[in-house]
Amino acid sequence: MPELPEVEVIRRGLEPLVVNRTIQTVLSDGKKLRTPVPLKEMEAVLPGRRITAVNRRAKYLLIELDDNSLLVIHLGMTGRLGLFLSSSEPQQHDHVRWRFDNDRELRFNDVRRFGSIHILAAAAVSRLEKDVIKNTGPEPFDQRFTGSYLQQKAQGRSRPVKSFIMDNCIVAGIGNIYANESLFAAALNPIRPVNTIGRQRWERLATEIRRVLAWAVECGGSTISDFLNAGGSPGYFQMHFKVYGRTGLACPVCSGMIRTIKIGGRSSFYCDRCQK
DNA sequence: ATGGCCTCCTGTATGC
DNA sequence: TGCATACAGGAGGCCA
Repeated sequence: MPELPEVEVIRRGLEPLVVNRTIQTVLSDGKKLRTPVPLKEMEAVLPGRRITAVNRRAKYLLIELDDNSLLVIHLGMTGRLGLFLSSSEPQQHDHVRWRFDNDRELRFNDVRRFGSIHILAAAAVSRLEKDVIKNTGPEPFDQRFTGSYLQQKAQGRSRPVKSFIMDNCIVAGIGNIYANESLFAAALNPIRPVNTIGRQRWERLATEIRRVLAWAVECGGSTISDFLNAGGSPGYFQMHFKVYGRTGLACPVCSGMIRTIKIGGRSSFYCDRCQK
């Protein structure tokens, strides 16, 4: 589900709800996520700890505690986080709950269980980028993310530009929706081999990626079937999709027909008149 | 080393 | 109606 904009929207919503709350207990339904839930480790680290900040790196949420330990949450395809009264009935697929000192609890709900949860004790936080978020490229809003950076990373490679920008080693946080929308905005055909793209085009792509992502955050993310922010509200960026999911419909620029192909097993939508 | 394919899991839509 | 198949926001592992 969530790509960078959705994770950022959740981060912003969660922050005022959980900062300065103290975690009392951790509960799990015992189901494993993408990786086993580190319940024992969380029980050793979290009780009595106060949350000091909620940050984001790539599509990971970083919940920081007052002893510098770190709770890391990835939402996979269908993960959701929300704050509920502790006395309310957990819902189906509520896999992990963190109970706070104010009769509320944060719940991680994930139908497909492609999400993951990691805990780093204070002494192990330096291992975040090594053990949890491995090989991850710059954030799209980082100064290092430029056209010349992309061009340099593309040197000697022939893969399609769409799989290139969805590769988190190259740039963090871009998934299938925003890859499609950014490539449309930059007028680049998703199958175009990266070694055929010139400097100007890379600059334009970097600019459009930032513009599309920032706009999506402003819209509260994209809700296709089940994305909700931390307060339970949907996003509205899907109203602004120009190509994603619009197979057979008219291109909003030239009125040509939007086509679909599979690239790396993922549906890819584009206008072959506008995108070269 | 690079890039493509498969897999994890559940739910929903579509077609016969 | 029932059943089979395809597909869905991610990403790591495996193979050629």
